[in-house]
This record gives sequence, C-alpha cells and structure tokens, in this order.
Amino acid sequence: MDGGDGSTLTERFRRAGLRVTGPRQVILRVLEESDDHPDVEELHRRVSAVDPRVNIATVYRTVKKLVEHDLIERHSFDAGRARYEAAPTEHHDHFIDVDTGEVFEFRSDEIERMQQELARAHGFEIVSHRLDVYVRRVNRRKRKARKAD
Amino acid sequence: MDGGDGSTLTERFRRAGLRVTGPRQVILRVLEESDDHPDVEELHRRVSAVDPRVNIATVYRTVKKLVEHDLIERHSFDAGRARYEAAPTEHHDHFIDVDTGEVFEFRSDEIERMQQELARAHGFEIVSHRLDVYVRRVNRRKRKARKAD
DNA sequence: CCCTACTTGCGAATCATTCGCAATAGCGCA
DNA sequence: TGCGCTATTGCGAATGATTCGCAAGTAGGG
Repeated sequence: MDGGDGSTLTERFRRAGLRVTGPRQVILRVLEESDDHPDVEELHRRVSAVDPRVNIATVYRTVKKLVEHDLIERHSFDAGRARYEAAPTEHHDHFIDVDTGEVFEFRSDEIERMQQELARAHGFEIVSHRLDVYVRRVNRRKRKARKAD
Repeated sequence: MDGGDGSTLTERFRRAGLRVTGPRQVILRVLEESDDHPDVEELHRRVSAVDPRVNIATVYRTVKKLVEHDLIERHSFDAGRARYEAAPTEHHDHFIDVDTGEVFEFRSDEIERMQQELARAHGFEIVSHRLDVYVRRVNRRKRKARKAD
C-alpha cells in the first residue's frame, strides 16, 4: 500500500509539518492498513490492540488533523458517527448497501466530466464533491439487515 | 407552491395518516414556504415567529416523521446540524458554495442515467442517492467567508 | 542535549438530537 | 355533538458524538 519511497501516510504526515509521536504512528499505521471505512470508535479499537494507552480523544484529534491536510477523507454516510478512509490516490464514489451497510467504491470518468461541465456552466469551479448511491442487491430473496461495514 | 387540489404538505401529511395538530400546522406551513435548506434551529426560529409556544423538540419530532414518510428531505452537507428541504417533486443534486454556504440545486439526467447504468452493472438497484458538489465562484476577487444559506 | 511549542490523557463541557412523562388534544365513532 | 382512545406536546433530563481545558510529557530544530 506504500510506494516504497516516501509515500507512506506517516511520511506524508511528517512532510505536512506535523509531529510524528508514538500514538500518531499507531493511528497512521492502522489507517493505512484499513481498506474499509471505520469510524473513530473502530479506529480506537484497532489502535488499542497495538497500544492500549492511546486515548480516543487523541484519535479524534489526529483524524481531524489528517482531514485538514487532505491525507484522509471523512464520510457521513448515515447520520451519527463519521467514518474515515485513507486518502485515496484517485477519487472515487460510493455504493452503500442499505441492507448490509457495506460500502463499495466505484468511479466514473463520465460522471466526473459531467459535473465539471455543469459547474463551469454555472460559473463555479469544483472544490470537491461526494456522490453516495444507496443501493440494494437485485435478484435476491429479501434478507435480514445486518449491522455495518 | 400547492396545486390547489390536495397537494399541500399538510394534506399529504394527513393523508399519510398523521394527526394535524396546531404546532404541526405551523411547522408544515413554514417548511412549505421555505425555498432554502434550513436546519432545525432555523425552522424553530421561523415557527416561533408564528407561535412562540412550539417547542424545538416538537420540530425535531415532526421533521423526523416527515422524513420517514418521504415528505421532506434531510441533508448533511457539512457535519453538524442536519438541514431539510420540502420534498422536491423532482430529484435534484446540490452545489454548495464553500465560501458563502449557499446551496444551489441542479439536475442532470445524464448523470442520473450513468448512475443507473453503473448500479445495474454491479448488480444493484438504486434506493436513493446524494450528489453534493462543493464549489467556489470563479473570476472573482477572493472574498470573506460569510455564515450560511 | 535543551528549550519550547506541540501533544497527550483525562475528565468535564458542548452540540445536536432524543427520551420520559404527565398533561393535552386530534379525530373516528356512537 | 360529545366520548374515549391514542397520538402528541412541552419540558427538562438523558444520550451519543465530538471537542476542550489543563497539567504533564515529548518531538526535534538548533
């Protein structure tokens, strides 16, 4: 997941001028190793498995800093807790299965292009965008809703 | 904003089997007359101008019911408070001006169609979706950020 | 290796939203 | 038109997520 040169989350974090402390190293590594979209509580759980002394407030503070520096993305698929994902090298959107809570990523250059055109036509330049598509599987017997990602 | 027959928010509310009480009449009228995307606090402010006895908890309870019955839409553009808009007759997406907080609606049948295709290709059917495009005006001298909608 | 500004842990505080409960009031029906 | 059953309301307390204040600890430039 890291290029080998200087592209680990930790290195980019340091390059952004932020101090790399013990707790932060653990949090950064956990984020980098996660390929799902954990919320802060889940991140804290994973971090605690490595170093149980890290406080959840530190996790909150760290993800906040990471988002400010565009190193990770914050999502609010459902209301309630926010969820995060390691900064994708390439932008993508999300399918959220409403029955299971699972999140799938996808990307459509055509949709990106359309947005670009529309924004320009309205006199705007795009800063960022978010496309969440809530879906359900087809051709399946209805099934019990599970909990989350 | 109402067809004249039986299409006011209040009537659709009643038709959904919900009791039309005094407080609710005010809330429904306020929602119908709003063409922006107010949060609960703002709604309560507007409702209070008509009847100051209505409690904010009632506003919360009412918008919740309305959302459950698809009579209004809930948005969470920024984290923090949720914002609502009277149920649009036609789906649309949003441009959010990151400098001013203003929200503009737009619609693109092409984007809708692309989503449909993508979802189908992945074996999903779309339940709903949300496309928020955060933008900034172009060709303008930078200006101070204002507060909200 | 030292100094200083940045971080941390911890518990308290804050924000948005929901709940519990007793009092009140729609509205279908007699 | 009046009754009763049940949904709804106001209010304050409770909740859940996130942030803050502060004293103690530490990264890392010089």
